[in-house]
Amino acid sequence: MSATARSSSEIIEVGPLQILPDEHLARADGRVLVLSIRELRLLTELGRRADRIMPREELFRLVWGREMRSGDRSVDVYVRKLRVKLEEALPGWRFIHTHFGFGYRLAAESTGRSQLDHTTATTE
Amino acid sequence: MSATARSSSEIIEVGPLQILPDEHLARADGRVLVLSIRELRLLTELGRRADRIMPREELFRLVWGREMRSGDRSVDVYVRKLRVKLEEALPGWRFIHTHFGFGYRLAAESTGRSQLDHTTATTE
DNA sequence: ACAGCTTCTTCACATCCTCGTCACGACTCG
DNA sequence: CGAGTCGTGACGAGGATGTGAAGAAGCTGT
Repeated sequence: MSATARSSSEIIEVGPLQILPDEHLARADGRVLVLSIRELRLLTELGRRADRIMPREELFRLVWGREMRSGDRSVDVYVRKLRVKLEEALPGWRFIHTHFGFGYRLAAESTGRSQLDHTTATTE
Repeated sequence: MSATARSSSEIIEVGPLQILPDEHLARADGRVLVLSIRELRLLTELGRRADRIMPREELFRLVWGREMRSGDRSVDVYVRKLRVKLEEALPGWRFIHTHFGFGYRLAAESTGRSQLDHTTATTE
């Protein structure tokens, strides 16, 4: 279980979130999440390094494939888009955490309330 | 959850507290502590010299990178900020100890109560 | 090529966070 | 008790991030 699991279809799990880069999709408690390419790539790169703080510059390099121009807010904007979709799909969870001055970190964190019964919905 | 062991990074452990300077974060019983740059740097320098009394002037030099002007209270203020966050994350523990007229010392010390789920035996 | 739709990028503005500093009260030690 | 030291809350400036919107660019089917 680790990076470079090309052939055997990489599966990244972060709490109730499942990312399948090779399938071009992600799942929330089994339900398919509708993400655009950029969104999925960003989520994937964050997921591959779950629990670690990723600098914007590195995320940009990984997702966009080129150097980030200083002042570019693309990463922030896409983090926003992902947050909206994740919140919508899994209310009561927080995934993308901001680390001021550095970047973002992906980690499943239950807000504790309003999410007492999200056990179902596996398979659709 | 993939650990993504990116060892070779410095890891400082002080009781239930874990400081990872290169990851830009610290953990309390595994949970991520949200610290600002200055806070983490100060905690790191204290951690690197755990159990030793650190004069304010030296801490300031290490963290701020310049000489401390006499009367500057920055170190005290940041010690305070760290104490608040540490107490919040690990109630029942005390980490930063004041040495009147000298400076501060980092050391994990259980206060003895409200620490019922910690596989105690924490020497004392 | 065209219309209709989605995605990408960039802006502008709003909001939040950090930092350094101050003021005042509590504390310590001689 | 007195002087110096430390704890603590608050504040403003500057910078970083959140957020909504608009136009550009790309995609699909006809």
